[in-house]
Amino acid sequence: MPPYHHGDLRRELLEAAVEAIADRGAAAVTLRGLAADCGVSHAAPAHHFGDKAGLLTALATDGFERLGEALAAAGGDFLETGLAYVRFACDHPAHFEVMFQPSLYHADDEALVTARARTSELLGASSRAAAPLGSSSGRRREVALAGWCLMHGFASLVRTGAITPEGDPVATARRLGRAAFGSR
Amino acid sequence: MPPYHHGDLRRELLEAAVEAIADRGAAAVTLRGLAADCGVSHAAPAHHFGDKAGLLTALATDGFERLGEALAAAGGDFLETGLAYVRFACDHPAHFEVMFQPSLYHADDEALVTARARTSELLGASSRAAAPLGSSSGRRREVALAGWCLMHGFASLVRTGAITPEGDPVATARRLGRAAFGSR
DNA sequence: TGTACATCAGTGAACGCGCGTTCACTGATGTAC
DNA sequence: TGTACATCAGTGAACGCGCGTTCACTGATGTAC
Repeated sequence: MPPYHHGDLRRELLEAAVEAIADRGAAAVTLRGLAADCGVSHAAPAHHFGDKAGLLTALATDGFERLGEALAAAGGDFLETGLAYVRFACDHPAHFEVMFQPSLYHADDEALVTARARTSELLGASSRAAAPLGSSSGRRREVALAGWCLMHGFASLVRTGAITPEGDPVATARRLGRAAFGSR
Repeated sequence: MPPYHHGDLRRELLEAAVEAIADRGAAAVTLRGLAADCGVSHAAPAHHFGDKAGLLTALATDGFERLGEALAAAGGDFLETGLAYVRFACDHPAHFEVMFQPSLYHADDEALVTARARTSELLGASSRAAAPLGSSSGRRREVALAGWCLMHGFASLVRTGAITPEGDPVATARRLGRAAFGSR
């Protein structure tokens, strides 16, 4: 005899989605499946998110917000920012997977656009310390972009199983960062 | 009045799949849709590929084989190998997308495993020229892996629309490679 | 303290759809003699 | 040159399934008076 009102169904649906995606990929998400996971009628999710893309929009927005916090906590250091990116991807594989498949969600959602823009800024800002002194702004942008690509590529390849690092992935990422950028 | 026998339906189904994936993503592939694209009954694809995963296995294998050829043509040069990787991803986005989603296909297929192993070897081999003289083999592996991650990340971020390079993506990738690895 | 009412959250039945897969079949092709 | 036969490629009808979405509804909660 579960109570008619659920408590925090919205949050619990998102958590169920995260678990399903981490286990079986974003394609495995169905509103009916999530409803069943939460012990609720299959029409309940639509009440909170409108439609399936709405649910994934909420999930992606949540991901960009958390990623922004993680990057900000790195304090603008170039390598640490990249490692925070990798750590986020490893700790939140479901968010990471959805965030970079904009066809799954409402990519023009206001909150999402705001959160995504913040992560871009933080990634760009971290390169100030990394490019050689007196570098042009174009050069700085290239360093920032290269760092992002390196860490994003590493996280993606680990996530899809193309790479299986021994031990802590973040430690491997640190070595890769040094191998590419030296001591910057 | 199309002829009963089709000519090369297998090849044409794969081409239809490539087009559909490039346009609307791997999730948009359906055997019935591809059959319709080829003007053939909806049960025909199963005759050639057994099932949907079989079709995508063939597509991924084809991709790894072509990628292997492209990498080999770079002649073992570190930067050129990476750029060949990016060029392949840009020219064959559908193959690229499927290749790195092993949940879509039969990942233990023999021909696929062989073709995939070859690309790994070629990526690893290109780092011999890139690591400083007298580097340990571990160090060389790190350089190879970092190069792969950088180019894979760049290709992925371009593909998903997170990055929109001005002009030729390969030219941008070259600048990123230099920004990270210097003149290696 | 009690009552009326508005609002919100979740229900459950129904809809139509597109899908992968199966299967007995038929048309076309090639080969042996 | 003709005939029988095996093989292969594609057909079309049928199956069962799970899905997203809609909609009138009901149970629960909170607020105004």
